[in-house]
Amino acid sequence: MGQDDPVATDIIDDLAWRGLIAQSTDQGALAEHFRAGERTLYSGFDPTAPSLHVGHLLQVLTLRRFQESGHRPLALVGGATGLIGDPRSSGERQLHEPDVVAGWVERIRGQLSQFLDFSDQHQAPARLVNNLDWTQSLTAIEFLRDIGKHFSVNRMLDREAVAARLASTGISYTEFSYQLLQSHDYLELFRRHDCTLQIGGSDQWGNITAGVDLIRRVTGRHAHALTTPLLTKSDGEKFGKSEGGAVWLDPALTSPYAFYQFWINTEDTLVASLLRRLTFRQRDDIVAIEADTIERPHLRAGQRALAEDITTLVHGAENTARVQEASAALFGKGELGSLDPATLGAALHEAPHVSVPAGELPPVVDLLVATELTASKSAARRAIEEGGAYVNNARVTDADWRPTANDLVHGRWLVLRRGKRAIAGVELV
RNA sequence: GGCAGGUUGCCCGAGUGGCCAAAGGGAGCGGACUGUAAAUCCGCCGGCUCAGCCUACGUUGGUUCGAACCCAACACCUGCCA
Repeated sequence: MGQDDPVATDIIDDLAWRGLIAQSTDQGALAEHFRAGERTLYSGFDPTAPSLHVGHLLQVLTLRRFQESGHRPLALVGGATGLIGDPRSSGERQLHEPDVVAGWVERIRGQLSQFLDFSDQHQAPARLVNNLDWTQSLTAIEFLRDIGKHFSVNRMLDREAVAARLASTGISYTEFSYQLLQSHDYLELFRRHDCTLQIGGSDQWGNITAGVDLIRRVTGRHAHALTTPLLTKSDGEKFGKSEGGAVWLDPALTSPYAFYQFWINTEDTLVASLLRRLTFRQRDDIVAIEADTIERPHLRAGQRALAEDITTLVHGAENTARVQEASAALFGKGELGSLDPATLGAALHEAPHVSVPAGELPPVVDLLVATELTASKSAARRAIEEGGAYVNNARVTDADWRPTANDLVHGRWLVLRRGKRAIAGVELV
């Protein structure tokens, strides 16, 4: 769909089918607006870390869906808002130094650009914008008179995160002001680029509609808002955390192998909704996979499709093929020794691995710590006592055990495993 | 500015002089089951040179043979009053 006859696809319909609409301003009017012609929309990404994570991915991919159906996406990097911080209910944020934030802005710009089409060849090329461009020259007096005057503190206090903070740790004026900055962004993009829709996670609803209100007060014109449901796990917990913390898009922070494994381990009940929300598969394809997952869950076709598609989007086809092969080798049923040395070596190089010098091998406990399979020696001992540590698929029973040259696979490898799915390699060099 | 209450491990939360590395719950981890899933049951859940030692209950100092627990000052939070 899409490419040949850009505006023919009903994007709002598609988003609804995919479960990507949590809230929106008048959905009928919104659908009509996007059916009537090429539109410009935006989503903002604040540089609060050196990389985007999987939660951000949903927004970028939604922008992409709009672009594929013929609309123009703006990806905003919050060079200004990132210096302030959107209030979160847990407590006041630690401010980051401006040069640190500036560095993150650059990295995030690079990440955003891989998901959208910026070429002039595209009939609706994407653009990257930075709110620092229109914020840094703004004086305090201008800001208070031109923007602040349109906001009612009474209404701002209703916002969930703000109310939570008032009821708990309090909130600084700095963070309280965040909503004004984001609203101002929408107004600026409305003026500069005729941007008439802002999208974001459902926690952004208040900020987005505040922008809609500001645009109406200042220009008398109507803009739209649309939020996507936040990704959550079946127990309502935050989605996108793995053992090590957040799942980042930057391969230096989360390796393609770990990234692929994260999706492969998706629980059954979530596969269908994630396939809809995060992949670009066609409806009948997704419906077929959903049916297959119910009939033959042990094959985990949904998880495989999900992991393959998303890893390809983020890390490219070549990396995906590599980590798929590695996963197949490491999680295969066969003997490790029967894998040929090249395959085993390649697989372990995708997984976390460490090198040890030839000679006497360190105790298992040290190897478990060195590969970060366990966080400390105590944890390593514990894992062994619990029967949860394996070397070359054989359970380790003695916490003081130390592998010898005889234990090496192909004379140079040890395959360490903690539990069912955490695998790491040790290479003798 | 005054008065009162609070600050405990990743989170919530009990503990008010020794039996406290600290109840209970959640999260997380492992085992069994299975499918690199969920649910369930069982176990673990600060660190180390691991029958012992070290670090830890907002910060600093003090009382005591001994303090998360008592005292003082400071910081921050909450509530009431002004």
